[in-house]
Amino acid sequence: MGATSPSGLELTMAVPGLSSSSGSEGAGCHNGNGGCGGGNMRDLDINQPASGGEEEEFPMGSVEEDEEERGVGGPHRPKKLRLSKEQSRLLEESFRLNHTLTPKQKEALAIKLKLRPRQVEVWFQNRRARTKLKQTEMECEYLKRCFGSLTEENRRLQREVEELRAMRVAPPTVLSPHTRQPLPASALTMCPRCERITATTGPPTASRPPSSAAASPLFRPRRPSAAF
DNA sequence: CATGTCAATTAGACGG
DNA sequence: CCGTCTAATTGACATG
Repeated sequence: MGATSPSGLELTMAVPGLSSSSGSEGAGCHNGNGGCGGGNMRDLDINQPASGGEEEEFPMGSVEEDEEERGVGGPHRPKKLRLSKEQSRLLEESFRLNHTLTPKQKEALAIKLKLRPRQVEVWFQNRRARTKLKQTEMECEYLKRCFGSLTEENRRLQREVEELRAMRVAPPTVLSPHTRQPLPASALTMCPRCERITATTGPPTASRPPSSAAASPLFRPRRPSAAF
């Protein structure tokens, strides 16, 4: 897939009313949490920013308390890293500026946050995924609304079609002003302006194309419908 | 081939 | 206990 920098990957579907606020909210906003991936986890002491140092206050006791020690037998899992509010804030901030990082930026950010570059990388990766998911959801909502209004319009047009069909099936009897006899339907036409049935003047043309319907203001130039 | 990104998935932390 | 959030892993693919 688009492995290349998705700098332009952001779905840019102009969803009216929906500003693709990249994240801003949710996401890591309120500190992250995180975890050691699957149980496999090769001894990567997460939490340990390269130099075993301690650092930010980790809200939860998740502070890297040397997992090693308690490794006593049990299937103990390494504690899951939980980013501090400050770490999350800085990550969000740089994400706003750029959704991808150059190796240099990654390194610098990692140092600044006292995290491993890999962790910064993973954070951005997950953040991009969250953003994309959110946009997809918004897009989905938008399309649902579109579907709804189109369905509504379709219903309306179907009704119009029915009405017009009814008019053609049983045209009103119009008497000839001269003979006082009912005129044949083929001699009638619909005035596109006032939408009234009027008698055609002149020689009755045998085959009259149903152009009158197409000319009716009721018909929007949507697409040529096969029917009528 | 090394590197980077992404999609899919796993699993810990946490709140209700 | 279950659902949600999200850190982290894995595998596939793209690119230079």
